[in-house]
Amino acid sequence: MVSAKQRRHQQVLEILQETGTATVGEMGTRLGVTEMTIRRDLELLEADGVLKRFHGGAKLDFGSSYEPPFPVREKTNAEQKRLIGQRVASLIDDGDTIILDGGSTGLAVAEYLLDRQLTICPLSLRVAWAFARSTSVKLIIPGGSVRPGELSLSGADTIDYLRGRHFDTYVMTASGLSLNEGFTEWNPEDAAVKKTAVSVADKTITAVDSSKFNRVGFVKICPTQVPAAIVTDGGATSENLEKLRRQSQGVIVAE
Amino acid sequence: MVSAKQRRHQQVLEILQETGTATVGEMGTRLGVTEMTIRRDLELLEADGVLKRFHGGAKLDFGSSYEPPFPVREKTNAEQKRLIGQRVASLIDDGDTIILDGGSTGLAVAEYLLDRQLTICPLSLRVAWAFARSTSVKLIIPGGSVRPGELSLSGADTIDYLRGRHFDTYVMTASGLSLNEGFTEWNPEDAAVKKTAVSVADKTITAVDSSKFNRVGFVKICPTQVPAAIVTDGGATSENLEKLRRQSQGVIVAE
DNA sequence: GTAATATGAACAGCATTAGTGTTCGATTAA
DNA sequence: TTAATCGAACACTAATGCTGTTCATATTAC
Repeated sequence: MVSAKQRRHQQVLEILQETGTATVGEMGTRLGVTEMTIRRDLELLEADGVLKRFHGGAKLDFGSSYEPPFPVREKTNAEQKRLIGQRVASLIDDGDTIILDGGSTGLAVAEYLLDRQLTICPLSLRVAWAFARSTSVKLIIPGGSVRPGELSLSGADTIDYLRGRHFDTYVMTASGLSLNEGFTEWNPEDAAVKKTAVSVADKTITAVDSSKFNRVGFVKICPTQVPAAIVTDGGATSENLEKLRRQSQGVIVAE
Repeated sequence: MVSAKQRRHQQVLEILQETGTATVGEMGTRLGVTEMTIRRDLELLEADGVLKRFHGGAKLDFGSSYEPPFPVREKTNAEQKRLIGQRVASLIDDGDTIILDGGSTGLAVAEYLLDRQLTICPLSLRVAWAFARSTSVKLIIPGGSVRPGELSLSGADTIDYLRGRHFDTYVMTASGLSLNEGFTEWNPEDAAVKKTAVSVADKTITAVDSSKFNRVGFVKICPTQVPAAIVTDGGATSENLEKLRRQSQGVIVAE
């Protein structure tokens, strides 16, 4: 069950996503609570690193990156990501050795792999932690630096680690999916790791929710033809899906 | 503040540590609560993997290892470990590069390093996760397998990772500290990593609460002379402390 | 510098949750 | 079978969490 507070927090983020900024009074009126309540919400959300307050209101905090911070992404399209995670998990065979990407979508996949018999190499500390309580998954961690906020593992150590091994499947996520540019990522370090992961895995399965469609990040990871399967949700236009099908090995809509 | 429930859980564990097993009625009487309350406690503690219930009572669950599982150790000597953690943190200079051991004592040290300006290489996923929310610590993870339950990082990958680097300080913990055998560890894999860590750090600081005194694990890590400092709590006998002082570089009693 | 506005600490009231005890039918061990 | 133990369900109480109000302080706009 979600508390009224959690729901309100999400609504605050939605309001901020409309226009980028909003005043305390405006949010209070729209959500039917006093300004003091909004201030307390903003205080918590700011501590989460999700937004920045200013005198009179708040604005979303993209920081130095080009996409919203993890807590925002996790709250966005949560249900679609859950469905995608479930579907991706169904494509994985017991006993396999898996590289699993970070990000909110990767975490959604992880939830459905907890009780499976697998060897998993997560590319994010957050995903690694999700498997900590699993007794059936054998967890191996690649060395590397942990990127603040995102908690992804990257750098030369991570790449070296992957290069020295071979995996059955790489479950990839991405910042953007465009018909022309393929899969792209904002963070260059993460992109370098992803490229390596593609090259050391037998097959790549890509999990992207529909909000990623027609978005292009800073660094290319791979073209749409590379993944053995692209799993997405029903939010994409049928035109986009049709075109994507023609230039990829297979598109699966999770629902 | 500790809730009455937490305190009672600890007392339940203490009772079990006396004799190994106890009946529900016995525990209820000694702690001044009804049997139903004890049953509910046991249910939770069993879910934590701390004990095993049987009809009429419960017994401590050491599983296949030679020391109690993490949740038990974390609840044992908690206050002493906190003090030790604080004291160890005071020995570390800003800007340093640190290897930080896992275990409940390592976690206690971590709590006091969260806001420091450091580069930290944790040897356990649990400790790594503790630093995830820190903005001031630069976190680097050694590759390796995660040992279930303990969540320590070990194996050839971890050792290779450490060998390729150099650190200012290694904050070491251990299963046992004996005057004759030095520092010892039950788990051979962890011990191998610890030995490597000692060799790649300028200096080693050892954090062991007094319950470790005169206990000998399966594998030797290093003699008492090696660490630049041994930090412990006031629970050790003055005789032990005196002897230890004579055969080590320095003993610090945290209080 | 002043007025208007925004902020947050402190308190109070309310709602919700957590913790414990009691009862009683179901389950287990001897 | 019998006696003991177990746990689901309910009730009561304490504790905690959440929201609104007030008011002194801080900030911004003029």
